[in-house]
This record gives sequence, structure tokens and C-alpha cells, in this order.
Amino acid sequence: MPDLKTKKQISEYLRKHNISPTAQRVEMAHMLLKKPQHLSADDIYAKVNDDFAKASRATIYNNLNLFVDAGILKKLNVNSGLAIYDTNSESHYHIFSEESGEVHDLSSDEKLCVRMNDIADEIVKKVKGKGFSIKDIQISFEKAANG
Amino acid sequence: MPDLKTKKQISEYLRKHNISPTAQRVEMAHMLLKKPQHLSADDIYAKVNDDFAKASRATIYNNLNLFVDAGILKKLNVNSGLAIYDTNSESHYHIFSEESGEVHDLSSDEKLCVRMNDIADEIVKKVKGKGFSIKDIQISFEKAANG
DNA sequence: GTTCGTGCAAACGGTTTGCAACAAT
DNA sequence: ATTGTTGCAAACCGTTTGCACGAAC
Repeated sequence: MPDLKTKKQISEYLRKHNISPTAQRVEMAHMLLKKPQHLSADDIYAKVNDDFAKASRATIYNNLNLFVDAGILKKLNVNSGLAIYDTNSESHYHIFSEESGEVHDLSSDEKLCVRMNDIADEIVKKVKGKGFSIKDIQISFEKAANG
Repeated sequence: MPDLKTKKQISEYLRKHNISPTAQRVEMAHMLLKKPQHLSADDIYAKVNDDFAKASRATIYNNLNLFVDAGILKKLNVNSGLAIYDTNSESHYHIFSEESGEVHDLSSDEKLCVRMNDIADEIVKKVKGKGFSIKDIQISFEKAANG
């Protein structure tokens, strides 16, 4: 993850991914990539227009898809039809709540991450033999109950 | 899982879950519960109307929600906005493809299941301390690549 | 002046809801 | 007669798309 503080750095980063750095795209990338986070399209729309006020919903969606195709973002389908965009393109495992919609990287907890990688490796081996590879592992949680 | 072959058995089963056994509901439950399977609402609509021809989409959706609330079915949100209904209310872990939409129970592979339960137990402990419990673990795969 | 990006509004697809007709007690 | 269920069509919500306007090389 390169430093992406200035708009110049963002522009270069986008160009490196074959995306021409328009004002809207730079603004989006700047907001998104300054830290690892999980945001819905609507969150992104709101945040971008909070301090810029110049990107329509269509543009947000178009550019999010562009970023995803370029590998800058990951699109997660964690709960009921709402897409979440993950600005950390390195971590692969997620824990989330269907009720609240919150999403966390499992890798932020080292002990869990190690074990997740263990189990993932095992699954990867099994599945690979059949011509597939693991794309993501998602764990959903809920408040209390069902212990 | 009780025997659910005859319509009489289905009716009793529904009543046991406080659902009055209308013709449409019995027909749906009969088709759904005869074996463990993962179906979309549209699959269910098509299958039910294949050999019965008398349940509208609204009724399918209404009754699916009823079944989910009663704990007869589990609703999975595995990929892009398409709900999948799981007739096996016992297994908790799934492996699925976002491209094709196919879903499998991880528990159908014993070795994976054991390891999944190991890791799940560990995660459950961690998460429980914070007032949460694990609801589901989902693993998504894709064809080849990214090995 | 051609190419590419944007913004609007309309379309889309899966799901839900309001309401009138219809059982079933 | 009341209660609950169905079916239709319209509404819904997140997302995509068509098209005309506008910016950039």
C-alpha cells in the first residue's frame, strides 16, 4: 500500500491502474484509501459529497465498479443485498453482523487470523483439486443467543 | 428431522411450528423438506408450480418468510442480492460460488467439517466474550486462478 | 472535434406490501 | 361474521443503463 495522502499521489496511483484521474475519481479514491474501511455505496456517496459535493450516485457506482475491476477495492456481499466495499485489498476474511451491517477484518485479530489461514490452506488444497480456489471466507455473528 | 413424506405428516409438522397448513404451504414444505437442498425463491416458485400450479410469487415469498421465522428454513445471503433457502436447519457452514450461485454444505465433507468446528469453537469463544455469537460461516470459491 | 466521463432519470430485478376476493371456522 | 390466506399489481430499494451535456486532450 503506497502513500496516498496528496491528490497527486492518488492520481498517479489511479493512472498506474489504468484509470484516468478525473476530479470525482480522485476525490473518491482519496476518501476511500486513506485507511482500511468497509463502506456501502451510500456511505461513500454521502462521504464524498460531504466535503466535495460533486459526484452523482451514477458516477459513484460507475467508479466503484471501475475500482473493483482494477483491484483497488474488494466488493463484499455480506448481507441482504447490500454491497460493501473493502478498501483493504490484502485481507481475505471477514466477520460481520447481518442485523447491524458492520463488517470487520478477521486479520485484525492475529490469533484468529493464524487459525483462519490454517483452515483456509486446508480447504484451499481440497477445493483446488476440483479446479476451484477460495475467494473469501465470511463469518457472520449476532447479538447473544444460540450459544 | 422427522419423516415428512405424506401430506398428513407435513401438516402436523407445520402445525407443530404454529403454522396452519394451507394447501400452498403443505405443497411448499413437501417439496422443500424432502431432502437437504439450497434453492432460490424463484427455484421454489418454479418447482412448486411444476406439480401443483397454484401458488403465486407473493404467496411463495410470504410463506418462505413464515418458514424462516419458524426455524424450518434458513435464509442465506451468499451472493449478490439473491437469497438462498437452506432446508437443512442443522448445518451451519457453507461453501458457495458467486459466479454460478451454487451452494454446498461444508458438513457434507467430514474432514473439513471437523476442522471448521474447531475453528468455529475458537472464534465463538472470542466473540462470545463481547456479547455476540456466530451465526454462520461462509466460504466462497471461484474457478481456478489466484492460487 | 473526437473521445471519455458525468448526471439525470428511467429501467432493472428481487422482494415487499396494500388491498380486494376468498376460504375456513 | 370474523379471522386468516391468497393473488394481483403496485411499490420498494439498491444498482445499472441510455442518453444528452460537458470536459479534456
